Amino acid sequence: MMKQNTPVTLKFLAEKLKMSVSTVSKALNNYPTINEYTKKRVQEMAKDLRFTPNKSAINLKERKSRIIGVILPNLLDHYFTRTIYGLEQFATANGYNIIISQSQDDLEKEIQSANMLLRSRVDGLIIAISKHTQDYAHVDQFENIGTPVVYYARNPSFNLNCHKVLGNTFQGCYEATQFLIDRGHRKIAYLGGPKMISFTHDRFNGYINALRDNDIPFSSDFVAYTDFDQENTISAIQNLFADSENVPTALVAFKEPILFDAIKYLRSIKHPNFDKVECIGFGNNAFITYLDAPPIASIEENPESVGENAIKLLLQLINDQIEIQDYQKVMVDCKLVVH
Amino acid sequence: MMKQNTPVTLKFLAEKLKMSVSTVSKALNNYPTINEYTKKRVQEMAKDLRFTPNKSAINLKERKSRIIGVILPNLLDHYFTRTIYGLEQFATANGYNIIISQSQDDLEKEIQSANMLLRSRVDGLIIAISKHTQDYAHVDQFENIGTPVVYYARNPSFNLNCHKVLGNTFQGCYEATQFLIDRGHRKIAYLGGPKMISFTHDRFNGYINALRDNDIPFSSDFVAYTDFDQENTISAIQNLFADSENVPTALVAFKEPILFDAIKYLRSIKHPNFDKVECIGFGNNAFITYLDAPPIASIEENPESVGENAIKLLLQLINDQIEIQDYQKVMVDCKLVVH
DNA sequence: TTGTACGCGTTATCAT
DNA sequence: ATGATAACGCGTACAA
Repeated sequence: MMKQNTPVTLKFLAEKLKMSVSTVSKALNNYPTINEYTKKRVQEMAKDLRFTPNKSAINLKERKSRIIGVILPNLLDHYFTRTIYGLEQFATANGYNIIISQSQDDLEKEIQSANMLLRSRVDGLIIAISKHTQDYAHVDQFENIGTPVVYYARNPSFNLNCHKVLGNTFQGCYEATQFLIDRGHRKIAYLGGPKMISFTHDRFNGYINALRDNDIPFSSDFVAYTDFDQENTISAIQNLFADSENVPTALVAFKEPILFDAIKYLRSIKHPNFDKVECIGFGNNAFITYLDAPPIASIEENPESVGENAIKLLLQLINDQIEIQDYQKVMVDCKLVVH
Repeated sequence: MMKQNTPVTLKFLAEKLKMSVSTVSKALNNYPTINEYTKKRVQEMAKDLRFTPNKSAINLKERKSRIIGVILPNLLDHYFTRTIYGLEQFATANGYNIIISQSQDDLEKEIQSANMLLRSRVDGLIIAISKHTQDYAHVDQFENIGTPVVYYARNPSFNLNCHKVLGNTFQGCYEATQFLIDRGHRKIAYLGGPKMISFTHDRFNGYINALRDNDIPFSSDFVAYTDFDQENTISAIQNLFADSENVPTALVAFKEPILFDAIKYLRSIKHPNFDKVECIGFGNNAFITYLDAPPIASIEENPESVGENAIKLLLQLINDQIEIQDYQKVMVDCKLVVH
């Protein structure tokens, strides 16, 4: 194939057909005022020459882009890619494209991404903020020019006036704890994640509320925190199981990879009652079926649904079905999956 | 914040400053002919009013979009998301955005995605074709208007005249087989994937070439095929291990989830020499460390590198550093990771 | 039924 | 040193 030198535009078609540009435009858009025969001629020529309307031109004219910007920490975390899975399909089904930009949990990159998307005049922004985002000026820019923003997946602190779609991590942890209580456990440990992540505390609240609602005394000996580093997880677990007089019989963990590290460690040291310790973590990794000592259940966070709810809300805002000032908070429930 | 009624454009700035639009434009773009003082005034006003150039207008003028289109089967497959991880970063670093569109391995959706991206006048297309793509007309459209296309991750059959970036799955399988041979195995089984996927055969070729180069006789009893369905994997494994006189001592599998199913099954039936069977699969899943009976090694496919090579090649084509007709084939080597 | 004219926001060329 | 004008491709109000 040869590289086509003259792009096929309305003007080009008009010259070929010896008509005016506007007639061609109207014919292609099926204006009722255009003669049927003319329409046919135009449409055939357009098809033959493979005319494709230029979106940049239409965007400029209509002052919108039919593009949704998505900023998220990264695409290696399966949680985020699962949100995008649902989100992209819903967007496409509604005639929108999505531009994805990774912040790598770096505030500078997040700001740059936001600026690029602002130039692109995206019709809306969906953002999972970086760990270090405290100031929201780069996001507020969008709302300042009337572009709606939905925060999702990660909860922005100190920023109440915004639309949010979040996993109901409180409810998930509550149900997991309740499940363990129902199975007879009273010594249930909670292994939290990084303290700077709000989910760590939301989950703790779910845990502690379930205990309280069942009149089970809370002991701080049964609470420890870690990050995603294996060594820290191990020392956290060591603390939780330190007192041989008072050993937990069940464990709720912040995230499955952390839980797997914990389980692996407990097995490796041949913890005496290990086979009786029942564990639950957030994630529901498909891989669990291959484990010899699997958790008894998983907390499925439904990330696809989080993504879908985010774009649904955003499209409602774009279409003025919801007042932009009428700030929404959507919580997507978790589901306990017993293995 | 109030929704801004008048968008901040060059014209708007010009009126505020009582200058012409072209002066404002030049001032913002640091034209040498503009008075320093004027520049300062304009730039300050632009900053105050948060002027952001409209990309649609620039696109229209410059006849390019600085957007790369990416079409892939889906974002749940970790292989593809890992390609995007590398690709997006490289694109962003070079001033390009990416629009991702999932085909769900559905040809119709792939065509629709292609058409949308064509309207968007993406500067280039990177595509991992669907399983059912035999006809390439929807992709050829891009090259017809001079937009370069790079096929990646999946090999398009019957389409030699194209740019490709693929994992060197032959080499990966050859090395895995060689590794097992070096460990003394002579009865090595190959568990292939769906026969309609070309990688299944490329990997088989790697396997059989390694055997041949080591003068190990090939036996068709040691070759079986499956898809991603667990039951089919089990019956394939049953076939491979059917003859108790002639049981494989090692196994190379098409993909790790398949391999895990195979291992799980062999353990469940208490295959007599199971602990001596050494297995290798494609993937290098991070969770392998939690398995009790892990594969002895994994074939790491380096998907990030596949994505990065795809966009590198595409940018070279966009920048005319490579002739569009000078079709490239880039193979990204696999790496054997011993556990 | 068709054509003319204008504007979307920006940049580049040519005048002043 | 600054301004007027045209052009990118498209849609539409208005004129013919």
